[in-house]
Amino acid sequence: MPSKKTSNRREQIHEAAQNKFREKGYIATSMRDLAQEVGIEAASLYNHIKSKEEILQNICFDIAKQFLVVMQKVEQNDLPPSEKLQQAITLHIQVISNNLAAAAVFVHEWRFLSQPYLSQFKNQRDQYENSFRNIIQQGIDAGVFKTINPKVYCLALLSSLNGIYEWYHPEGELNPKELSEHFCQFLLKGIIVE
Amino acid sequence: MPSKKTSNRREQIHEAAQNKFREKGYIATSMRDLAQEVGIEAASLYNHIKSKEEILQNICFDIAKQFLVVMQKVEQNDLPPSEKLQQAITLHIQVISNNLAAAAVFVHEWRFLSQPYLSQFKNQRDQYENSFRNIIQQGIDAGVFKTINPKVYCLALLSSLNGIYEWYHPEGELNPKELSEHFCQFLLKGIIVE
DNA sequence: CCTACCGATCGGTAGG
DNA sequence: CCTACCGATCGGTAGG
Repeated sequence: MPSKKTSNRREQIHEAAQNKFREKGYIATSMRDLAQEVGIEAASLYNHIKSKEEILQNICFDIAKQFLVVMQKVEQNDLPPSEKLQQAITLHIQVISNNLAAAAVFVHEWRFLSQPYLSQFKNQRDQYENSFRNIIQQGIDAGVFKTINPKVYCLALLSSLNGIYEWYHPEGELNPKELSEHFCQFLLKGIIVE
Repeated sequence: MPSKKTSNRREQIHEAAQNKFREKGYIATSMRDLAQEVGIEAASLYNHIKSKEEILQNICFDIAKQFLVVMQKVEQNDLPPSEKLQQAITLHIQVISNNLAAAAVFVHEWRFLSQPYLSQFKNQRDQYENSFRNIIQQGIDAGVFKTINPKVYCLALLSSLNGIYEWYHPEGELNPKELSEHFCQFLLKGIIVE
């Protein structure tokens, strides 16, 4: 399989990029950094990728896609709003836990995308955010959530979820499922009408 | 007052830096960017500052200081834990609201500090975080907070508070005080024992 | 996949 | 505060 080795190199480069972009940031990471990590010369990277930004695009849109896919599942299930929200929180944490480095890049480095990718990315992010907000609004309308400000709640919730990559170590004492339960306890129980 | 003009230039440079570092990030902002913003040549910046990093240091440690000062006030007041926490949240939001650009730099760009400033910064951050965690622990011990995981709660709370600079516009419909009340509603009421 | 190399840009200095 | 300039490093290309 002659394409297999090239394919592995591409993956190697992307994995190195995820880690380095997370550590040092996209701009501060040089192609020479990535080359060294992979064990080839910087010029040779260009046999596997088109440009530095292409790597960033792949990382950001891969994670964005994962979030949108799990949200679609949540929306399709015909559950009450509180369980929908719980599921959305749990799956969001799952995506982050499965892709800690990439999630860090997704949260931190997307702003270095050039157009039209930048706008595309923002659209996908807004779409995801809106899905969250709709669940909140449904809960408020149905009288099962307190009459909170859905926009502020949503942004606070997503900030706290997206901050997870900064301190969470899945190999530590809490697995992703347990972490989700903590977050639901803080952020969900408090808004449910008794 | 001959030093006044120099002093103003320094402030101008710092203000330009706060905005540019927030917009483009510390690494991607060049000294030529800052010079253009201030209306002088890049080389002339060095009559007012020692280095690019010195500017970053000033911004990061200024905000860190503000957080530590307000936390000291909270700790000195002899209030029950729930009111202490409410006050800490409110004052944290106040500091961010009063320094939106600098707060963004504080949250995002501190990692580009070199040693020994990096360690110093982390220490101050940990100290502040510990103060928050102590308030939570006091509340749990006193039986007024539910038996949550204080570490996870604290990190979730701080992430959501520090995320505020990303979307909050103080000139919008919510003033900082109202914003604080929303955050207390989501993040404080849910953990108080009824 | 490498060597050799490009133009552009960086933070910062010398000297006035 | 400016002009002139430095060495270092950047993303990327040519050619094999």
